[in-house]
Amino acid sequence: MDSAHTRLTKLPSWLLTQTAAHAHRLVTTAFTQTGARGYHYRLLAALAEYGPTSQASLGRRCQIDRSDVVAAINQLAADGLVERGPDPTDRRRNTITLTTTGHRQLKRLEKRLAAVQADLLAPLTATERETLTKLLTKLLAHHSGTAPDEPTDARP
Amino acid sequence: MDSAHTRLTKLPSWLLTQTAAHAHRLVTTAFTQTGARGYHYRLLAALAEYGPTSQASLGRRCQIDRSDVVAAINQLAADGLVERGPDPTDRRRNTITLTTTGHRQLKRLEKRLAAVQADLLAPLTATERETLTKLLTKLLAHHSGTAPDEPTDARP
DNA sequence: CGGATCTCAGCTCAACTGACATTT
DNA sequence: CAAATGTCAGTTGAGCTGAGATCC
Repeated sequence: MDSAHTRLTKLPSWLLTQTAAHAHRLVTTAFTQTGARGYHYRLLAALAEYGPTSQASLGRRCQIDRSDVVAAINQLAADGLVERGPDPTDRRRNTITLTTTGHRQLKRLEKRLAAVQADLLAPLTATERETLTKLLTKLLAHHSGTAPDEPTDARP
Repeated sequence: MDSAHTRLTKLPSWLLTQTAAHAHRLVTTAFTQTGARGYHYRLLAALAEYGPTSQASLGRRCQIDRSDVVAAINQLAADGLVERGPDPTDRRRNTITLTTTGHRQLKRLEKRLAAVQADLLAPLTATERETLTKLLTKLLAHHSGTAPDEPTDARP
């Protein structure tokens, strides 16, 4: 009965959303054991990579809406993983800083994420994983190339 | 600043969910103009492909939870796109049938979907699209191979 | 003034959970 | 009895919208 799935299973959008749904399932189950969510990881990773940043800038880099950044940072701050401080150069902004416990938590999440990637890509060979990554990157670059990542934040 | 995205953009799970999010965006915007959603299309497509089916079976084939099938079929039936009838051979089941207007709606959605695929895969060559499809299919087959599509529905 | 930032309230969609009655 | 089916109620995560206040 494999020939049954003719319409749906040939649609790239279906394949993408279904595999993404599975990836999302794996990620969330791996994260909820640590009491975190996707947003949390993204923000922590961005903070570790770029250093203290404003919320709006974080939102742009992580593809998270400003309003959602507020809520996520609230939780992270409540858990002591980040700190919200004023930006001396611009009183509109908050400067979000990664704490040491936040950095530790990030390491934990990264470890779990690595396991998820291995699980997710299990059926693919090394070269297949590379081509998949390359193709997805190409797609993403094309479609997010329309909306640049950091338009107004390039150190004015 | 492209070298900035080192951590996130190399994670297959990130790439998958982000491209899927974009695909989902394209699909929903294309569908909402016709007053439909992803669930509706999936169900209509499955009905057109397999003929009259029970709700539980539809859910299994479309990867939609039984409870969500109820709500979606409610809407489709209210719009006259499908019909809910009793199954004479099993009084627990409803037999869902595609109406002619439902079939017409499906054709409309398929046309829009095709445009979305073209838009989504625009940056890829024909062979790249094939390999992407192949890789995603492989992934999906592996991970849904654990949970077969139609376990108890194979004409008992 | 326009534009950016932060915040709040509320919403959609997809997916999932738990419970229940009926029927096989 | 266990298992499947349909139904209902509720929750979650991710993403989005609109509004307001503050500040550059």
